[in-house]
Amino acid sequence: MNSAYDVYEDKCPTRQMLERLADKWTLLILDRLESGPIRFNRLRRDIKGISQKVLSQTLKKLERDGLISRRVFATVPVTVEYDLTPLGRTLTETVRSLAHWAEHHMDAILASQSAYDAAVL
Amino acid sequence: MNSAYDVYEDKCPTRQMLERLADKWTLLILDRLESGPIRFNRLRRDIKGISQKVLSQTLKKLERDGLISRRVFATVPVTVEYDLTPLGRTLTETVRSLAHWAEHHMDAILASQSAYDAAVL
DNA sequence: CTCCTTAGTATCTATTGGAAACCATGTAAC
DNA sequence: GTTACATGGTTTCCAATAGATACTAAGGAG
Repeated sequence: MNSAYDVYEDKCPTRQMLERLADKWTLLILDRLESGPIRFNRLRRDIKGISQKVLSQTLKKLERDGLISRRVFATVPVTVEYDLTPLGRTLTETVRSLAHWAEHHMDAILASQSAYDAAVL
Repeated sequence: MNSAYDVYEDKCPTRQMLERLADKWTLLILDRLESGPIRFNRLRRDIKGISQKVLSQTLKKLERDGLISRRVFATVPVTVEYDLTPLGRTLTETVRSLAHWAEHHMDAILASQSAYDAAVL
């Protein structure tokens, strides 16, 4: 294994990559892509609250990093399909558990927040 | 399981929580805490590039969410120790794999980026 | 002719992230 | 005694980013 890479180092390229992954939209997109190829607007509707600009930017970066693929179909109107690459698939388990961890522990988190806020008063 | 929570929903509290987790500093902090309690400045030195302000803010939020604990020792100068809570420990496996995924796939990512950039020209 | 769809881009503003300076306290060195 | 450094922060400021909104082009439906 290449020990030249270390996420704790400031200028290591892995830092940039971690920054890309450590993004709520990136995680939701990768999680949503797990079940197969999806079109742009379908993604936009499924991931409630994401803007077109941010979705477009995020997809472009993920494509550049080789995590997702982009296929254009000459339909009318044009259709664009996004899918996970094999490299992207190596992340699905991790992404899934991170993206859904909150759903399973939200009650405990909310309780902790209430207790913390009460103590601060 | 509480099906009222859904990270794909815009106003679901899990979204806020995902946003907290999906942060490079949060991930690095949680990963660093895995091996036991650590003081503030030790964290700051280990996680290269983090500012005091951001470290302080992030730790405070994680404490409020119940993922880490904060203990103050009346030494001179004062010592503050941060540690994972049992709730925080439920995340360690996931955090570790996400934080270190880049280290194991960086070569493939860099190759993909080069190919992408060459194609755009 | 108008509205809807597709997948984006362009523009503008509000929020945030990060760099640096500052704070109080006490100990050790000069 | 006073300068320097350690602790764990907070405050201030500016640049970069995130998000909301409007716009593009090309065609189908009503």
